[in-house]
Amino acid sequence: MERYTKLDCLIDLRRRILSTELKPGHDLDEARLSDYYSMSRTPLREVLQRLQGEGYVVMSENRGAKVASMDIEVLRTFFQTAPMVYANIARLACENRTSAQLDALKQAQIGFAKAAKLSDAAEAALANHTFHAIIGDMASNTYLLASLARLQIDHTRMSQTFYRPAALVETMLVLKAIEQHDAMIAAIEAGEGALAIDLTLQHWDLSRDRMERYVRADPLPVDVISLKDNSNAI
Amino acid sequence: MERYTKLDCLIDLRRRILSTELKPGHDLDEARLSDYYSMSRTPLREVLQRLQGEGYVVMSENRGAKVASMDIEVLRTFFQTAPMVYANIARLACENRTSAQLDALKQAQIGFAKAAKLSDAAEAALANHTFHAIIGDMASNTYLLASLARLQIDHTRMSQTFYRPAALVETMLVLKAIEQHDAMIAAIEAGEGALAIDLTLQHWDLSRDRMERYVRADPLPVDVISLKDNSNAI
DNA sequence: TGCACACATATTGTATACAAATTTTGAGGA
DNA sequence: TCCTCAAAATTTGTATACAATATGTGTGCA
Repeated sequence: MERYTKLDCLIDLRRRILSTELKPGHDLDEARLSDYYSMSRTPLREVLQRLQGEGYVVMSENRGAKVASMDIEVLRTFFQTAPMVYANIARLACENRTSAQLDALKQAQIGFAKAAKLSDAAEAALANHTFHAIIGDMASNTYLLASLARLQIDHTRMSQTFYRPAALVETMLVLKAIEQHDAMIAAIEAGEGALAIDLTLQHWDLSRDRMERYVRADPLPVDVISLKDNSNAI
Repeated sequence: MERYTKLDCLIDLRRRILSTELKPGHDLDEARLSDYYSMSRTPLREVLQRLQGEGYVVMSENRGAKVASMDIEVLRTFFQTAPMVYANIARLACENRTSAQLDALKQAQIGFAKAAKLSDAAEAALANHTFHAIIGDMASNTYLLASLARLQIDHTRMSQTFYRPAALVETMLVLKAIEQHDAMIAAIEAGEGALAIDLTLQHWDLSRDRMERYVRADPLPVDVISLKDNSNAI
């Protein structure tokens, strides 16, 4: 079996949480995880402490760690806060981006487009996460970055939860997202702050619509399931 | 010697960093600290990991932990970001505050006023920190709270650095700050968001002026140190 | 004197053993 | 059947020993 370093473990746990392979609220058993990553509990616990600091997990005294939950109350504040933070980050990114970061952003976009075309939902979500994290780095504002990082954790997990590969609209929306990413790259490269904000808010609206569309599913036709069919009920 | 629990240790280290007893960039030796808090290195390291997550310290591989620095680049983004975050937090606090939190806020204000009157700069700064942290809790927005917490760490440390007990203006400004706190409590209790934002921004301006006044000290009179006095020079 | 290199020292990282707390299990009684 | 309570099993928390890495020091050589 491959031997993980502590950093590998940290990165892999982040990935597993973001991809909802480890679901919100899931209990993280130290012994099991340290066995899985073939390291002792001491360094593993330190990784968990760090993930707690980053907002991926929550820990409680003598009760161990759980994957951070996504309850309704938190989701409300998510929709309240995300546009403001994303927009401000985008503006700052225009001012402070380096050419190395721009290259990284273009690479991330290529990865996102590739995963999207293969309909690899998990990979696409992670690539999208990376894309927006790079814009966060460009802003070089540690304070806002702390908010952004937490927003992104929940955003990425939500987009996974709300993904319906069968739906045709889904494909259209992803193509639209790719276009928006390209436009954002151009705006950031040109340093056009106002435009970047505008594109970011449009991008946010697309994402929000997709999530809303999922939650507000078309109601089932009421008359199909008639009371007569209850004959087999207990 | 008193025996600290892990939580005591966490809280005490936060306090020592905020009060700049542990200065920015100061090296945190594990052995020394674990000896100081009379616990083994294992739990102490976990405390440090957590403090890193909260933004109090930075850690690097095989090099241990240091108190988070406050370089010029970060300070720039501090002044850029603080008013926006503080204002939004204040508005949300008006919407979501509970009566228990209001009580806690009033208690914190009493503590702040008391410390200020005794000219206990460190205690006043910590009480002020608590006051604004409670407003942060009231907002009940985990995302913005992450930004606020980091802003506060640097804000509290700066206000300590920029404190001149001898200056008469300093006393006036502190009295003004106490008044503003009282007004903010009233606005939050009444749920008047617009007013709370306004007061918060005024409060911020006061704090910023105090810091600016320190940095832009009155220049020394140029003609006192004349070239003639250099006769003793090497 | 200045530099390179090896050795000694100090500090951080990890594994393991054990202590403390929590959760589960099951027997006994109402 | 349901509840209570105690013992067992599981899981988390801490101390210590040792390994790995980084830092400091001194010697030899040019």
